[in-house]
Amino acid sequence: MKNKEITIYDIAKELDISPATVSRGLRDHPAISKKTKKKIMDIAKSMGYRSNTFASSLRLNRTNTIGVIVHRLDSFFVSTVLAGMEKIASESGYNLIISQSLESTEKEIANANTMFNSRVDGLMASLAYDTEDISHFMPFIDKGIPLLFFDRVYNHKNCPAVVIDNFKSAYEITTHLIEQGCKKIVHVTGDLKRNVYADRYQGYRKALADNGLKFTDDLLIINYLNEHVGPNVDAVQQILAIDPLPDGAFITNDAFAAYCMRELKADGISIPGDIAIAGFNNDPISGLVEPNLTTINYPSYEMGEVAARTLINHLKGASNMMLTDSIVLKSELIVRESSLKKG
Amino acid sequence: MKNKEITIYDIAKELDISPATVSRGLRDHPAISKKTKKKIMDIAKSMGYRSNTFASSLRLNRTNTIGVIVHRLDSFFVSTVLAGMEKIASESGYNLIISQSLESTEKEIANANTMFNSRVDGLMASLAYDTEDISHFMPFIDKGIPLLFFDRVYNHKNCPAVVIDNFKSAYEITTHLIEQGCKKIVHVTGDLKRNVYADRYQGYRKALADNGLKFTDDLLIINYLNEHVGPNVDAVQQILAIDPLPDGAFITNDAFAAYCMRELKADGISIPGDIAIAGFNNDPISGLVEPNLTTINYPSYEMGEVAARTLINHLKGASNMMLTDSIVLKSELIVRESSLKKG
DNA sequence: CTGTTAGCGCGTTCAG
DNA sequence: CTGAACGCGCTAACAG
Repeated sequence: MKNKEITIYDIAKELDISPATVSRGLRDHPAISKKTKKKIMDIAKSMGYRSNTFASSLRLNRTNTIGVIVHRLDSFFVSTVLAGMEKIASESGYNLIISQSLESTEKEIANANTMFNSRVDGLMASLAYDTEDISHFMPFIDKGIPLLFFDRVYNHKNCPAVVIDNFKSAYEITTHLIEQGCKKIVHVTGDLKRNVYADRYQGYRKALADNGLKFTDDLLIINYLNEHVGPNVDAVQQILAIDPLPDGAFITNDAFAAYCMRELKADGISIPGDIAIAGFNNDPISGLVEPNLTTINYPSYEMGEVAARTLINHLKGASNMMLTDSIVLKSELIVRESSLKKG
Repeated sequence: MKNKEITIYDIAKELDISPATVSRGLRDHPAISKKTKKKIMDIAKSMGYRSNTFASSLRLNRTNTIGVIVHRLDSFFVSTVLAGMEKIASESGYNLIISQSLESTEKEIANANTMFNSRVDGLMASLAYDTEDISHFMPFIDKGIPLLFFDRVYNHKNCPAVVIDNFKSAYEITTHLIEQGCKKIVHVTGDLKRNVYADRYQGYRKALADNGLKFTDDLLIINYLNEHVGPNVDAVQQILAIDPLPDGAFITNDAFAAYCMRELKADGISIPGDIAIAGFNNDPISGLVEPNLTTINYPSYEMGEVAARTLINHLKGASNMMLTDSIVLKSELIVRESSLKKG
């Protein structure tokens, strides 16, 4: 029933050649004649041989596996990034081990340890909501295992980062709201410990300043940006509590912006008439809610591809070629009805 | 820089005991004294020891890794299932290797082969759009590697399946539309080769029949249910071509239903006045579009948990305990405005 | 172009 | 309770 596994020894015996030759033949080593290779391949297939990954890993000290740690799997943004990563990885013969931190630093630590013990060849990570200390990633850096951050990154001299220009995008979208006539714009965003939120906040502030708009503390609302995650205070209530009511809102996540918009509308507030709304990400939901959401197109699939490609190039190249600069992908403003106060 | 890896030999030497004892101590073997165990654990930690997974795998012929093949990562349903799986797997000390078929049978075959060669301990799969032949999964069955299908399943005597009652759910939601006064209901769904779509279609047909409504071929629209996948004919145009126009639509995917609804509305059709719409899955989008979508709550996270738990129980238990029955999770109708023709 | 040899790190006999 | 010895399957020297 459970047939014994075929090994290169079995093939060698069958063909009356040495296991080493079989090994080389299977891996398409140049120093093996076409004929022998063909023979080996054929018999391997007919005997149902499959290479033994761990034996190979043990020997080579390499797993052909890349770890990915994300904050959560069930987010449009994340799953799109993963789709891009998976594509590149599988094209290059790498497996992806994926785990989620569920926005908990504690779980992120556990995940990093698991990845480390699984001896992944490289790791790509996007940080949890409020991770501050990244010492759980140090074993990778210390051992020279390539570590790359994407989206929610941490600046470390040994780690490349793949990002977008969050500052610029936020500046643009806020400026757009101002151009539409908004004088008082509330900003709903995530923990400012994360670069993405910090940078967007700065961009927002700069746009206000450049246009002579005053910022007050009640205009900054920090939230998990997900109705179902973490100890959320209701952002919508916070918005409604602002007096006088803002006439614009920049909410750094489309899904959450859509949620807020629904609640505001339910409260009799007209969008964009009373409050113009802008989101972030270009989640499909932004084109389905009414009014359609003005947002920033975040090239998530491309980010996955670029991150994976960068890491894999590094894995295949010389180990001192590690590119440690940030790679900044292009994001752009998409204007839709939710922010159009004028025609 | 790249410190040499610590092995059990190093620990053994340090403590002047045998590697075998270290091995046992590390694995909490009963035949090792408390004291020695403690000593081993302590020194292992202080030396920065990490167990070598492949050496262990090679020896034990086991990887502690579970493969997952899904149709695509960037779907709310799939990512939620994965979130559930990841939770259970990581709790039980298993890693997840995840790959996507992108609805292509060809890629599904490649993925299955990769999983097989990676020697996953078990595999969970949801089939691609139109996979018919599952011979690429046979190596798993032949070798006795547990294989479990979920959602889009294939009935095979050796494979448990985790599903919902698609027939019943479709029957219920169609009946609901009929109760709202619909006399002509169009059904937009996926390839009928997949159980989920076939069963829903049957449920829909049965509901029509039980209520004396006539079915005609133009009421069945087969689609990839995703604007961006595959060679889609525009489902909305197909709906609009039906003469006279239907007064109800059962679209087996919320995201796609939302898309259709937007297009229909853009065409001046009132929802639910002209056409009542029902979706499927209880995707968050169903509660954000207007009108909110009537749908079926699909316990996706739970499905992930149950699937993973079932597989892992099997992996840990006796190999002949393989449960081969289907596990049917509870799904239920959620009525919202998009289908409410009456008050 | 091919064969010989050795060892990657671990767990598991079988002896004590 | 502990140790000695072997081998899981593969690949990289080194030899021819």
